[in-house]
Amino acid sequence: MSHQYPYQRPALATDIVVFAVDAADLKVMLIRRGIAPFENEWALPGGFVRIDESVEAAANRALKEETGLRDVFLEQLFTFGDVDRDPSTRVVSVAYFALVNVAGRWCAAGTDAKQAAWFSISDVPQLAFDHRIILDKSYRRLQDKLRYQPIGFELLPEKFPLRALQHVYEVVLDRRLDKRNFRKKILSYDFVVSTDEAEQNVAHRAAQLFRFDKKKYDRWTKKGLNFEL
Amino acid sequence: MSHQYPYQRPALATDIVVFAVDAADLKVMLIRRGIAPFENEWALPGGFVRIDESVEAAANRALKEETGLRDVFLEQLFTFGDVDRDPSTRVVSVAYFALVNVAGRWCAAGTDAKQAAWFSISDVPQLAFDHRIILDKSYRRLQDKLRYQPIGFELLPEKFPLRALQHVYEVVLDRRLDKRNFRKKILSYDFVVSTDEAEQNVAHRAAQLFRFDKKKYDRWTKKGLNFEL
DNA sequence: CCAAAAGTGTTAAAACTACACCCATGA
DNA sequence: TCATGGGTGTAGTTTTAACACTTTTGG
Repeated sequence: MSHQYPYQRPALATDIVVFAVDAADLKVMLIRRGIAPFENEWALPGGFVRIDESVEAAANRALKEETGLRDVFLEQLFTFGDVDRDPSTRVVSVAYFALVNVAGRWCAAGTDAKQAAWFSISDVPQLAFDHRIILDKSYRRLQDKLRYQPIGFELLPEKFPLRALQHVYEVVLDRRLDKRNFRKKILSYDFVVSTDEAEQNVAHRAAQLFRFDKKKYDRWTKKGLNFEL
Repeated sequence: MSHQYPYQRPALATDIVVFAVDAADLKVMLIRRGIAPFENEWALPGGFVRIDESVEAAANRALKEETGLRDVFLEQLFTFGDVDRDPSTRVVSVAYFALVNVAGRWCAAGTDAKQAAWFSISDVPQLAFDHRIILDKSYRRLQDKLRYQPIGFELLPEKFPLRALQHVYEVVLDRRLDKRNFRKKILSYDFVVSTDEAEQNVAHRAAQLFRFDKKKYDRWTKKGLNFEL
């Protein structure tokens, strides 16, 4: 890496795959592009990286500007660096995926996005650029990661019944899980702690609410232990 | 992502962490920098991304120019995008890790590298930029990945005795493994196939040579099965 | 009292761990 | 014949997978 840089530089952007789970299934947020190229087509939220901000900061900023979301779980996915990704100019894009709990949040349209909306993962329209590839890779990563890292909690409110957590696993992994085995496994981890609260306003027996204790989890991983399933 | 791009662009580079295993332990390749900043200090091989090449192509080119290595296993690790990584200018770097089988290969110095050399992972000198952080992350990733993807083979010649594979696992994971359990596990995967060849010129009973069958592995993963340990 | 989901144990099969000896080969 | 690593099996333990009923609550 020289401090001289005689070559023309690629543009650098971010794209963010925002996931959420609702009562039905796994959702992704898309925006309808307000400008060319691909004007009026659906795309992932994202934007260019400025010279004075980190790439991650750029992703957070784009997310806020285009969807109104902030302070969400954001993790780097992959950098897409092919030459012809963008028909108008050379753009390298650092993709992130975000996990939000959809209950209580919503999204607003912003600067160069006319519209933002949630789509079922199984019902995504045609996307601009190589965003379909980014989405697919992101989804696979989410599935893999869910199985060995405690990230399912990021798709839920702070306090949740175990059923909701199981629902997250079921819709992300796209298969049914056994209730008893699931509870046994999750409760064997002492970083999933029960609160003394219960669900409210349900038309059946109210479930106990649980919470993910990040501090306990961190201590636990330091012992070399691994979260799984 | 707009086709207009009124902002100043960060420079885009790649850095590559090249791993190899020899009889003793896990090695990383470093180059001594020929130019400022950090002239004469040790650093990861790498270089800038040109406007007309993909990021991955840039990594391969840098690798060849600086170390003489080509056609090696190369996988994207992470993109380092902090503002102050490089004291002289804003540089975002896409890091890769490479796995090579050191037997039979060597490396040459190149354009802006005065010198390239292997270092034991436990004996790495001070590094330029944030390369120590890149190296650490890369090493952790290698350890994780080795446990659930068949990449150990990339550190060996095409045909190898099982002992050599076990050695790869032991030096990368930094712990001893039981020989019988290891063989049992590995041979339970039908994509590790025995050739009818044996070691030559050894001062003891010659071991049978095995080979990783990528096609069989691909078929096998399509059934949803997972390689582990 | 009905509907809906909460909560709870056991058993069989599979996977994992720990462990030690004889064999083949070349020097 | 000796030194070196190749190659092999078993038993105890742990983990996983499959499976169904009773309890609580609100409507």
